[in-house]
Amino acid sequence: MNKIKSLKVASWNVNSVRVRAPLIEKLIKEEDPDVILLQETKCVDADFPREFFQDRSYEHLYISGQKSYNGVAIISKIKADSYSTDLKNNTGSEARYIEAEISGLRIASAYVPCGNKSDEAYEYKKEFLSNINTQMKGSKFIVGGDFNVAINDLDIQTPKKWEGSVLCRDDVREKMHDLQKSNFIDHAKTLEEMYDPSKSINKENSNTKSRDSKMPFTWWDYRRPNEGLRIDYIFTSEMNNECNLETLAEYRWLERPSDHVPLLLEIKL
DNA sequence: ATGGTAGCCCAGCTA
Repeated sequence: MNKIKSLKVASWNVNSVRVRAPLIEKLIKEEDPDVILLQETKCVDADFPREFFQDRSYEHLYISGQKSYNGVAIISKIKADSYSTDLKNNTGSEARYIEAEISGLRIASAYVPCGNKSDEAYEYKKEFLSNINTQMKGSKFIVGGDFNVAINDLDIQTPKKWEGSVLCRDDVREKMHDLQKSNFIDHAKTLEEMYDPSKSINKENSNTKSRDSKMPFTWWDYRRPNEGLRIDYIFTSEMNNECNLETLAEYRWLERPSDHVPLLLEIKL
């Protein structure tokens, strides 16, 4: 078993893995991640484009799909020792969570419910966020995904227009703060540094930075193209390794884009 | 104030 020095992990809500194949191809060619965490694959496991990934040296696929909605996957060059779709109280009818143990780390792909359908859906969202927090404790853990929460008003291009939205209410923000407080490396906090020059994002000693600090948003409603939000994140726990997190904003401008752009974490092991 | 798009697959739901 050869020891890996660093790991590149991409996380992307692709809004259909089959439609997004050409853009995933570009991500693989240009960034060559070791592990790709996908959300909203939107197909049953039998329809998952396994050959596409296996032909591009991603031999190990851990997928949890369903018809039409949701669907998460972990695409890896490295074989996992185990994998699981278990997350406490995740009722199973919705394919929103998968984790795998890879090179001694637990790595998860999460698609947190949006929670705008009903009060029950919103409660489920809060519970889901708490459950991720619980799941990460005590293990070296990397979780990437669509959290459907803009943690700070700075994460919203037009904050006034989103006031009261399920994406930025105080109680779900609290859940994200709980995540951030639970001994996690807080990749998210660098956004404040980006907006506040006095916090100097560009200093050499910053362990996180963005390739495109002017557009840190990760999602746009297809109908509201000038209202970006940052609702996708990668968090780690129980590890203080040197790392670099990027938002690949250029994927927004390609042919047939997802409504989300990819995140890329490079972490020294 | 409303509706605007995209993906699932062909009606209407989800985001």
